[in-house]
Order: sequence, then C-alpha cells, then structure tokens
Amino acid sequence: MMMTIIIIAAPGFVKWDVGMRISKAQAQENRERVVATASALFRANGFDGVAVGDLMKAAGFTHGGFYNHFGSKEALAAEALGGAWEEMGRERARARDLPQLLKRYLSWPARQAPAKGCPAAALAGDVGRQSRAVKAVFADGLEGMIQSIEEGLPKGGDGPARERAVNLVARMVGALMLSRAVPDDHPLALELLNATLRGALREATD
Amino acid sequence: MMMTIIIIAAPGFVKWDVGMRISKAQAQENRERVVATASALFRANGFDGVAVGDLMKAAGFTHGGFYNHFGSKEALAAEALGGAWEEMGRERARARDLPQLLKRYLSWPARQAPAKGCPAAALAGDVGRQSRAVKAVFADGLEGMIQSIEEGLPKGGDGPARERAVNLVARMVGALMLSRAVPDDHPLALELLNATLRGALREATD
DNA sequence: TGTACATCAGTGAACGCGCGTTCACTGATGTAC
DNA sequence: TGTACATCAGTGAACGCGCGTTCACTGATGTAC
Repeated sequence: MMMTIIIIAAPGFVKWDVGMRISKAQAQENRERVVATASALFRANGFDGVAVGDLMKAAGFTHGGFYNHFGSKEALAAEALGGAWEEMGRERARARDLPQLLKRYLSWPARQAPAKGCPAAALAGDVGRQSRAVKAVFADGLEGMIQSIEEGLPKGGDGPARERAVNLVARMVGALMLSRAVPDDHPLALELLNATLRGALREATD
Repeated sequence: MMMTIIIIAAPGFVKWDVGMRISKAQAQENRERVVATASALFRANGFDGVAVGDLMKAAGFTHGGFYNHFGSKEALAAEALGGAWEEMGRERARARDLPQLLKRYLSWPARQAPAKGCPAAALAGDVGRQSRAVKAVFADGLEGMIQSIEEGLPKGGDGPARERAVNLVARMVGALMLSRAVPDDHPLALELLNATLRGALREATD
C-alpha cells in the first residue's frame, strides 16, 4: 500500500511516501531540523519536559527514526544545547552595542519566549543535574557569552573587565530566571527585569 | 501476622508494628519529616527528579501513605518549597552581616550542597515550569530574601537600596546556578563564585 | 552507461520500566455513651 | 471510669500511563561491477 503523507513542519515542508529512502542531503537536513526543534523545546520545557516522541512529531517525523540520528536522548540534549548557544551567539552579534543587548536580554518579550532565548536562563538549573558531557557544552557556551560581554564593556571601570563581565552575566541570567519563576502578574516579574537592567546599564556605560 | 519493622530515619527514628495506628502528634511529626525530606530532595534533584516512592522511602515510610497527607505531588512541591524558604530565612538570620552572608552563599561548600542551600539557586529553573501556586510560593520566599538583603545594605550607595538588593540577589542566584551547571573541575565553576563574590562585596561595603 | 544489490533513513508496533495515584486492609487511637 | 465502635495513618499490591528504546519492515538511494 502506498500512502502519501504530507509533513507539515517549519520552515521548509517536505512530502514523501512511506518506506521511501531519502537522499543523504535530505537526511542531513532532517537531522538538523530535529536538533533545531529540540533546541527550542528543551529551552521551553526543560530536558525532562520533552518526550522523544513529542519532539520527533514536532519536527515532522515519527519517533522510531530518532535512533538513526542520535545515540540517546542525552546525546541529543548536548547537541541541542550547543545549537542553542550558537543561535544565541548570532543573536549577540546582531546587537549594536552592550546597552542594546542588555535591553533586549532583560525585556518582557525575552522573558516570555524562552524557546528562542538564552540557553543559560532556560536550562542552567537542568544542566546542573545532567551529565558531565552536557555540562561541558554548557560551559563552552557560557564562556563565549562572558567573553562577548567583556568585549562590549567600556574601558576602565571598577575592577578587571573579565570580572565585571562575569558579574554582569550572572546578574542577567539570574534576573531572567527569577523573573520566569514568579507568576506573570506578580510585581517581582517586571521589577526583576527593570531593576537589573538599570543596574546593568550603569555597569555598561560608566 | 505481626511483623515488627524498624524504621531507620533521621533524626529521631521510630519503631512500630504493621497496621498500628499512630497518635495525632506522631502523624503530624511524620508529615513534617516527609516535607523536610522533600525539601532537601527536590533541591538536590529537581521536582521531576524525585519519585513519590523514593521520597517516602527516604523519609522512612512506604509510598501508599503519601496521599493521607498530601493531595498530590504538586501540592507537596509547593509546601516543600515554602519549607525550604523558611529554612533559608533562618540561615540568613544566623549571618553576622551581609558580607558574611555573601561569603557563605557564594562558597564552594554551598555550591556542593544544593539540598540544604538556597531554593532559588536550586529550583528557579524548575519553578518556571510549575503551576501558578508553586510560583506564588517561590515569589513570597524571594521577596523575603530581597528584603533581608536590602536590610543588610549600607546606607547611601549608588541608586535606591531596593534596586541594589534586587541586583544583588539576581547576581548571587545567577552565579550559584551557573557554577553548578558547569563541570566541577572547569575553571568557570570557581571563577563564577569568586568573581561574583568580589563584585557583590564591593556593592555591600561601599 | 546500465544492471544488481546492499544500504539506511524512514515507519509504526512493541518492549520493559518507573511513574503518580488508588485501593483494600490493619488495628491502636480517639470518641461517644 | 469502662465499654463499644468509628476513625485514619500506616502498609503493600495493583492500576493505567507515558517514557526511552528496540525492532522488523520498506523501498529509493547509493554503489559495485
């Protein structure tokens, strides 16, 4: 029996028949779509909050093919986390300067969209309970974030630039995580973002 | 059949026979032991990382009795989180002054012992994906932390005390969470604590 | 270039397992008289 | 104060469910000749 299936999945949708083998290029593209989907879903729902089956369905596939691409869910977690950090790095590069980056990072829209936001703010808690491999990927991405913040810092200032950058990153990540951990309509949700933004801007412009 | 069972559980261990009804006082004590055990286990392993059965066993019981005390695992989560915040409040009250509190908070031993440490650093990520009820408990505890930090702040300083307190809390929580999300032997694990401690002390003593 | 066949990225049923929760049962506690 | 009985915090088997993972199968792609 030949059953035609239409896969609906962003961004480019694909159509094929059951049992049809796809080309190497298509397979690679499919794999990347799974990683990108996982990168967003993990940030939104946490590692434990995403089932392999749901993830594959969201990417436009059935769950069985998962293990053709990844050794385990944990292996994908590491890869998806790395992908999220890369995306975040490109996002940082698009910012005009550090103040603009801070305003975007500590904004209400950013708070509301963890799926496409900072991996640290979305997953730091989860990663603390993951394997060493996942933690290592996290550390690499975090180091990149610290360095790019340091580059945006004004010369001079109070204490070494590296130290100020580490402080700034801790403050940004902490504020965003805490804001998300509080009810949407609680005064602290907005206060955490605003107060921290003011404090961070003072640091970034003196 | 009468089968004698010895329950081994900290701090006071209890001995009884199967089917024996315990007194109201004893039942209340047992309930509190479950909450205290949950408070520690949730902080160590996250809400999803603790099974009801494991929790009851750790508290010295079998899993079946759980629903005599709590409506659901989620209801316990809210209560255990509140208990963790109370414990943290007592811990804060024991500190001589803000600098001492900061040194303890951003120390390696604190990083290594999430089970008896700050609920925010241990659970902020998880709470962001929990129900409104859990988030409300989290917000209450966080508000208490911010206020007690504000009280320890020196008069004057750069910007309103409340704003500086919010910044300080975000920095403390962020640094501890990030340090835990990085491999134990990664340079960032210690650097996050040390750099943030220096920055925070500057804020707390000017 | 054409032919034969191995490869392998898909599908979807099935696996064992652990989870949160329910339930029948127990018998000393707690209470009504 | 003593007696009869309902209560209820325990136990441990059982429940349905969703999870990560495995597997037999498919048939166009990719390759050996």
